Amino acid sequence: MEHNSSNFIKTIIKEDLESGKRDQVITRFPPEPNGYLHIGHAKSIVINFGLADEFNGKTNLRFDDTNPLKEDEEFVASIKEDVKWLGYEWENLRFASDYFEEMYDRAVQLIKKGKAYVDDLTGEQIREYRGTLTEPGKESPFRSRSVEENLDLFQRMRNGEFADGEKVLRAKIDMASPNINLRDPVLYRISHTTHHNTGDKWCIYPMYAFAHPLEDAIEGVTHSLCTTEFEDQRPLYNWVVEECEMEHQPQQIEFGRLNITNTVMSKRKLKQLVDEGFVDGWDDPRLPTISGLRRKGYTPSAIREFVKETGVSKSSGVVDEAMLEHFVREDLKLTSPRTMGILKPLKVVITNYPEGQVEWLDAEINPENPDMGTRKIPFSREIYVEQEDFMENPPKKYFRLFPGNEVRLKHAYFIKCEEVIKDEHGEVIELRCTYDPETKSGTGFTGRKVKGTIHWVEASHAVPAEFRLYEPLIKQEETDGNAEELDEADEKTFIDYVNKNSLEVLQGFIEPNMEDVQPYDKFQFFRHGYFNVDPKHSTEEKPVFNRIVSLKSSFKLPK
RNA sequence: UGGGCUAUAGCCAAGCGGUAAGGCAACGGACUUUGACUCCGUCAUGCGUAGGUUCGAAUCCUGCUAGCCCAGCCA
Repeated sequence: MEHNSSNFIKTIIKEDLESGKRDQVITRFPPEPNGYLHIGHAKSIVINFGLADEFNGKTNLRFDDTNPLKEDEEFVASIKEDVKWLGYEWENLRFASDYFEEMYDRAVQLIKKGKAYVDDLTGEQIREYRGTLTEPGKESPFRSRSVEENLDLFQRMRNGEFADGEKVLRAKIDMASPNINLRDPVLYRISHTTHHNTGDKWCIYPMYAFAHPLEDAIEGVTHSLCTTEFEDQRPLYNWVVEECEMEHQPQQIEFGRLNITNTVMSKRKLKQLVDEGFVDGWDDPRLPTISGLRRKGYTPSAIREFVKETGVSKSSGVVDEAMLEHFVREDLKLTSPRTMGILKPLKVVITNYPEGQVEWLDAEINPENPDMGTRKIPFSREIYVEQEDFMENPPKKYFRLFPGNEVRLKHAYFIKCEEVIKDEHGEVIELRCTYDPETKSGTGFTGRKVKGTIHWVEASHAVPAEFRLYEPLIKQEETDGNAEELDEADEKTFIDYVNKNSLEVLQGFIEPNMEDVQPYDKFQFFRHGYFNVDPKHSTEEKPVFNRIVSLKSSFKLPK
C-alpha cells in the first residue's frame, strides 16, 4: 500500500546515509516492562522496526528495566508477545540491566572527571534547590566534595551502606540552566529492591536519563527515536554520551505521540479503568491496548497500516477513530467469510411454505473473493429475521419489511409481510409472511424487483450465539475532546466520562455451519459488520462474537 | 511569566523559493441479492496572524497569537 511519501525522520536518515555520517541504521524499541503495550507503543514499534527495515538496518528489543519497583517479568513476556504478534522480529533482545556494570564504571569515570558527585540532600531538599520554571536553582552544599570522597561514597552506595533515599549520585552540570533537566540531574538512586533480572546484586539503580543514552551508545543505535516529551532531555542525552566518552554517538530524534478519539492512552488511566472494574482486564476489547485490540478482532496488518497512514510528525493531534476502523474493514473485506447472524431475533412464519420441509441453499462465502467457495444453508417455514428489519409504520424510503411489503431474503426467496402478531403488551412477536417460489435465488428471476434484501437464519437449525457490541469507553464529544488531558486536578476526571453503556450483550442465532468456530476466527455477519470469536468467553456450547467494527451505512432512520 | 516544541481542510499529513500530494470523514451520483463493497465526482485562490524580502513565499526574515511538553530519587 502507498503511504505518506516521506516524513522528517526518514529524511534525516536518508541524509545521514548519503553524507556518510552513518553507514547503517540501528534502532531500538525500548519499553519499560511495567505494563501492557497499547497502540501508542505500536506507533513506536512500527516506526523503529519499519524505518530500520526500509534501510536494511536492524532493530533491538530492549527492556528499559532500571526501576525494579515497578517492573515485572510478566510484562516482558506480554510485550514480547505483542511485538511478535504485530509482525516484527528483533535483532537482539536486550535489557538495560545487562549493562549495569558498565554503567557503574561510566559513573565512576564521571566522578573522576569531576562531572558527578554524591549528594546527601533529601528528596525534598533536592526539589527545593532545583528552583522553578522561572527561577534558577542553587547548588547543593555537597556539590564541591572531592573526587576521592565521591568515589568512596559512591562505592559505599553500591555496597549497601546507605538506606534508600539517603544519597544520590548527581551530574554536575548547571543549577542555573533554563533547561531544568540540566540542573544537576540525579544519575543513581539507592533502592534495596530485588530486580527481576539481577536479583539482589544491585541496590543502586541508574536513572533513565543516564541509562538510556548509554544503552543506545553501547548497542550502536544510530537513530534513537522517542516521543516529543523527551525533547528537553536531548541536551542531557548528548551530555551523557559525550562526558562518558562513548565511542558511538547515537542521535535522539523525537516524534509526536499518537492520540485517538474516543479513548485514553496513558498507562495510568488504562490501569485505573482495569483496577476499578470498568473493563474486564487489560485485554478488554474496549481498550486501545494491543491485547485489547487483538481480542476485539483487529489484525496486525490493520494496526500497521493505520499507523503508517497517520504518519510521523512533531505536532500533537488526535486521529479519528474512524481511521483505525477503516483499516480493519479494508483488511477483513477480502479474507473474512460472510455469514448470517441474527442479533435481535424476530420470528417469521412463511405460511405458504410446506410444513416440515427443509431445503439447503447454496450461498457464496465471500462475493468479493469467489475462491473462498460456497456453503449450504437451510431454509424452511420458520425463520428468524432482525427486529430492526421490520417496522409497522415505516418512514419513507424504508426498504425492509412492513405490512404489505416484499423483500428479498438473501440467498433464498422474496417474502411478503401479510400479518403482524403481537403479544398482550402490543409488542410485535411474530410476522406471518408468504413467499414466492418463482423468486428463488440464483434462478435469474427478473419478474419484479424489490428494494430491500435482508438476512435471516432458519429457526430449527439455528445455533444460539452471543454477540457483544462495543461503543467508545470515553466519548470525545462529551469531554470537549480532552479526555486525555483530564486528571485529578480537574473538577471532573476522565472517569466521570466513562460510557456506562459501552458494552451491549445480545443473545441471538447463527447459521448451523458455524458450530465449531475457534477463538479469533473472524467473520462478516451480513449487513452487521466484522466479528471476532472471543477467546475468553466463548464456550463449546455457545460462541461469543465481538463486533470488531460495523459496516459503514448511509441509512438513517428519520428522527 | 524561564526553557523547549508545534501550527497546512472537520481529522491525520506531504510540501524544503516556481504557484497546495495522499488518506480518513463528509456530501452528490452510478452500480448493487449487504442502505456494504466498487466506481465517478465535490471538498484549502488557501497554509495560525500581521508585516517585510523577492519577478515569485506554505516555504526566507521580523513581530504577534494559540496549543503541547519540562520543576520524580518515574520512564
